[in-house]
Amino acid sequence: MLRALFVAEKNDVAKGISGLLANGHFNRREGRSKFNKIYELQTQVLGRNAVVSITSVSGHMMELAFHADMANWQTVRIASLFDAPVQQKVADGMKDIARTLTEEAKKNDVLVIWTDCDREGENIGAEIVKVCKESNPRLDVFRAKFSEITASAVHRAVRNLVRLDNNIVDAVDCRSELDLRIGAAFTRLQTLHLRSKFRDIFESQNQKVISYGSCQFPTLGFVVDRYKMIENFKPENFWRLLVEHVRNGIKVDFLWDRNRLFDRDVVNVLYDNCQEKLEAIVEKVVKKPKSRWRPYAMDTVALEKLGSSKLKMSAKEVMSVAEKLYSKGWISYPRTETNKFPKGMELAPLVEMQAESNEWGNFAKEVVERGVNPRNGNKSDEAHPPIHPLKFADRQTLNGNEWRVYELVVRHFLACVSRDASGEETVVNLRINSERFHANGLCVKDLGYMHVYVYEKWGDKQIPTYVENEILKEFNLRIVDGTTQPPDLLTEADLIALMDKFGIGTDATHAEHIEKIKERDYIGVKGDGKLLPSFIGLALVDGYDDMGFAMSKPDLRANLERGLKDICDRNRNKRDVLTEQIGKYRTIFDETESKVFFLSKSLEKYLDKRSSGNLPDVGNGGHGGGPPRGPDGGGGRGAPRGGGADRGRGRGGRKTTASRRGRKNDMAASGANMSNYNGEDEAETRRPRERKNTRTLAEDAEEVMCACNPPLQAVQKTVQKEGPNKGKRFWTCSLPFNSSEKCSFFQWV
DNA sequence: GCAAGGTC
Repeated sequence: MLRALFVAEKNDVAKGISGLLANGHFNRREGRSKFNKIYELQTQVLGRNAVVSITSVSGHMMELAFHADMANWQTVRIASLFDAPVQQKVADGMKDIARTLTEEAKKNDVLVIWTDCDREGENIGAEIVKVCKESNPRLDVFRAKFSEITASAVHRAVRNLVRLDNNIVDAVDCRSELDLRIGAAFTRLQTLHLRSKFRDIFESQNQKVISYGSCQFPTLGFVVDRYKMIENFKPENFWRLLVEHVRNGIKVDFLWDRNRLFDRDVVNVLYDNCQEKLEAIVEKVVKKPKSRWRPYAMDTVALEKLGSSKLKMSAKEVMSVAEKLYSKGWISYPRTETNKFPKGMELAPLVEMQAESNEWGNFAKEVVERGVNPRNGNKSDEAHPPIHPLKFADRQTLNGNEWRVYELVVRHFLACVSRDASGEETVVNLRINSERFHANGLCVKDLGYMHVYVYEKWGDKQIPTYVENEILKEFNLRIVDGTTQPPDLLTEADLIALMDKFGIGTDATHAEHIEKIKERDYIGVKGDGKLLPSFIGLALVDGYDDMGFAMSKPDLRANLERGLKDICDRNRNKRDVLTEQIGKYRTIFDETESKVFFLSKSLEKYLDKRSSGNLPDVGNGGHGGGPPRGPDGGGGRGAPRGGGADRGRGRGGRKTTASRRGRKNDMAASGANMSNYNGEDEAETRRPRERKNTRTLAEDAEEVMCACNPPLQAVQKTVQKEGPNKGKRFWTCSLPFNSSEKCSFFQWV
């Protein structure tokens, strides 16, 4: 009989595949590690009957390190960390696992790697091979490829064994070597330089290490960039037309289809146009179904974001509680990138299990009656299903944060498999002369998933009945003013979304990187959960920026990722990418070393600012300080600061196209690095992009004109109305435009 | 005393 050793990435998977391959009949015995058992069974391997031992590691078993002679920070030339030899060795806590492998390998002819089918999994597989081959060089090594732990997937995998992909292994080796060399070199340089210049500060802060990491810095960079965006925000005034109408005792605000304009004169002219004909025609009344979609099945990023925004826990806390719930069997594996349930998965029993709850039991019963209907996303890590409850619990069984996280997982799961919320929206379109307005009403018909998903709200918005073509005479038309507001500071949920989007870290490490830069005092958390950079964080980012190195931007990591992908795709080899990347960082390092005073100068600048009270104090417990404000003193945030009463017709100074354009260019230059990841890209930001505020009308027009078919024509008109502008000529559009083509084209001749 | 990646 063939003797085969199967090794999985974690005990959970070893146990899972054992059960599936043995139909539940397997022996279990202890290994050297308490957490990693050995399961034994008989099955077919490589077309032969085989006795199989199935065991596991716990993630990476080995770590990369410099030799001991590099340990002295004072005597070792830092730059030599770029070419000093490194060695891979079994990590301290993993010795017993390695020993199990050594012992088991001797007894077997074949080794099959069952680690997760992702990049790190392939590399962990190579570590397992190294340890096993050391004790049994004759081992024939195979790789099982599986997309989920189900009977069909596991049986298919065992019938179709392949070999390890050494390119993927190389890519991960390349990544870890670069992370170590770069991290160690820049950490020593920063730490030694800043500590020598500011001994008092770092001693008083008990701040021993000022670390650099390829994930730490971009994470810090996001926080700093948002902070600076707020600090440098130049509020701009805008104006809009508003029509108020009262019917059946309900006041309806008809909003302007143009939304808002940044030129008071234009608004005045358009206001005048409306005043010429003080009647409003109801052009269209449309009722249409509107729904709110239930959430996607929950992956790790969703859990972290929800835990942070709805439960007000840090991502790190959420994950550690979720891991506890997982290890006690309450919920499924919490580190998953999968947001869709596998096709064959039996969800109904999981829903039924919740029927005994006195909080959501009735909802669960209803779901079972109507049919389980999960809303699936399109991401899959091909190893773990979305996060879902495994056992029923109530407030007696769990408490504190464990209960809160469990409740979130259950409510999210039930919401996901139930039904969308549905309602009916009414849109009333109004026209006064050439200007168009609209008002919306909403009638919620069925709250659907929101019955159980208490984290979201959706409510009726009453609107009285309007009839198409009716004419309104009694209404109030006015000009409302407002000021653009800076965006908010990042929340932890925002930060995780950015990291996810730009590929900084993995779903399993986002929370750790954030925690690390908190621990290093690069950022702090305000009372309301918003993240603020500390003076050290600001100084580090600025210091490198001043030298001209984008160390805190996500691009560097993205560039490395491209190299790694090339290795996986066999377009380049490991040596090639390693040489290139080391060379690149070595150049930056040499220059940083010669200009390292930029760092201390930058820190000095922020120390001055802090002592003059111009900088919020964060870190080291002191999370004081309000949010930064724009120079003109941004008042309340959120909704635009709106003027209540009708405004006088005071003429704002006219801004020429040239001056607007100049300002825009300044903005583009200083904010170039932000353009990719701020503003409207994030669903929760309601504010306009910076660009919008500074666009010239001509630019708006250009865009609109090109987009319209037939293209709009610019025509000249003359201001007819009494006033300072009477007789002045302006350019406007020749054709009416509908609401989807928001033309703001207006320009003085 | 340095990183990031696994996982318990």
